[in-house]
Amino acid sequence: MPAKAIPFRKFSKRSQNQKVILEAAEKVFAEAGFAGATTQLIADVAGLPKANVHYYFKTKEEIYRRVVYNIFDIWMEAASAFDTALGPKEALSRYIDKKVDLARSHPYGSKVWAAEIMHGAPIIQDYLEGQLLEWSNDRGTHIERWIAGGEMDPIDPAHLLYMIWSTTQHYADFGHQINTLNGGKPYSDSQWQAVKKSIKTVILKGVGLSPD
Amino acid sequence: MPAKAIPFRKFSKRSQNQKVILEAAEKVFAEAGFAGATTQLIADVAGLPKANVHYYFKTKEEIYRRVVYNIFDIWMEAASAFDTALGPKEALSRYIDKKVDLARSHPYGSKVWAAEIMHGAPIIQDYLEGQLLEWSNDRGTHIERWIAGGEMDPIDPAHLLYMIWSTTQHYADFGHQINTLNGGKPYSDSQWQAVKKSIKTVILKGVGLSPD
DNA sequence: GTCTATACACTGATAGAC
DNA sequence: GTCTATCAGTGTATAGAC
Repeated sequence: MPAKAIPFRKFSKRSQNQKVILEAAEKVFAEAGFAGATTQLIADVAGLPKANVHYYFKTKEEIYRRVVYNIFDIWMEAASAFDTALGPKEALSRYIDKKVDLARSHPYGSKVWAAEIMHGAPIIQDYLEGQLLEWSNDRGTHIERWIAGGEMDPIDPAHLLYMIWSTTQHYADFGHQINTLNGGKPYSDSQWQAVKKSIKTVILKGVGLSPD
Repeated sequence: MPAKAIPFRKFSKRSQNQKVILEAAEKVFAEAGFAGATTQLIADVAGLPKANVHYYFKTKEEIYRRVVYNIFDIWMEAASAFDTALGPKEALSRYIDKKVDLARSHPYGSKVWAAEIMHGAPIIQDYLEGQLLEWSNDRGTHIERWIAGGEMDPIDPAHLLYMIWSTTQHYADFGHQINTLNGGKPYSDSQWQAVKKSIKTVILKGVGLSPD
């Protein structure tokens, strides 16, 4: 019998502090970039002394790595909303809705992802060549099947996917520009609804699927 | 009569070196971000000693400022390709073509712009609230007129513009991801043509304009 | 586990010889 | 106008008291 009970609570002090640090880091990396993000600022936003950040994570790169992986996981989970069994209209529709929801709920993660890709994917390259490529090929095959079956207009599946990714993520990555052109105010609930509707209307009709 | 002729050649040594530095800086800022871009690296890419970079530009921020302004000018010039006198189909068509051309010819500038916006537009905020807002409102008014005249489907003009900006710029900003999914190879001429065609087909048809 | 103090490396910018 | 040497400031990471 061990002299001391092993802590196995779901919310141990350790995991709780790590979570706080990772959330702070996501925000700081998004707003300042990897090089511009100082561990001091991450610590300040997390409400901890700088040394504690280094106690939970060996290096700044390790924090960054975790943040990027987290976002990739969330996105791949959303990608499963692209359920080909539902047919083109419903599958694309739900996927777009899900992507807009994520742009709204995870704007920092979206920006970190965008910066990671823009800098040549130094951390996430393996995943691009693995999981993402596999997923894209799979969905592409289904789209081509729908096209061959006359269910939708012919289009290169890759460009359709890029169109969905770009239009939805734009509302996160360029949120500052959008807010500025919106009179300096962030989007309201109804405006976010309008985003979904606009994107779905144009893309679905654009590939020959009646939107409603 | 002056004792010394004032150099007025179009390609003075000064302006030539400045141009080399700005081009190097655009690339370095795009790939490493503002904080990650070192003056040493900019100098190396430009093929000059670091001290010379500081001779031509007082600070790193001044170089960055110039790079961002340059890109903004290029984009606003492209924005004039959105010629409302041509009617909706031709105006949107030419604007999309122009934006894709720029994504291909200025991938670094596009990335610097994206990062600038993602970080809250610390340098370019005034231009967003000025020229860009004015241009967007002007084009938005024309789009609404076309909609009222039954020339195209109803859509919030802002979302249509964001759709064009996002889909086209995506091929620059996320070029690395796109190349990875393209077997690691950059797009060929014909693939870039296909990009234009795909975007125009979906968006034009999506707003009720027959593409060809 | 927490936090202060500090070591060590790097970067922006400049001085000053040529 | 060019370039070497250098300084001042900042940032990551750690040592060590509590």
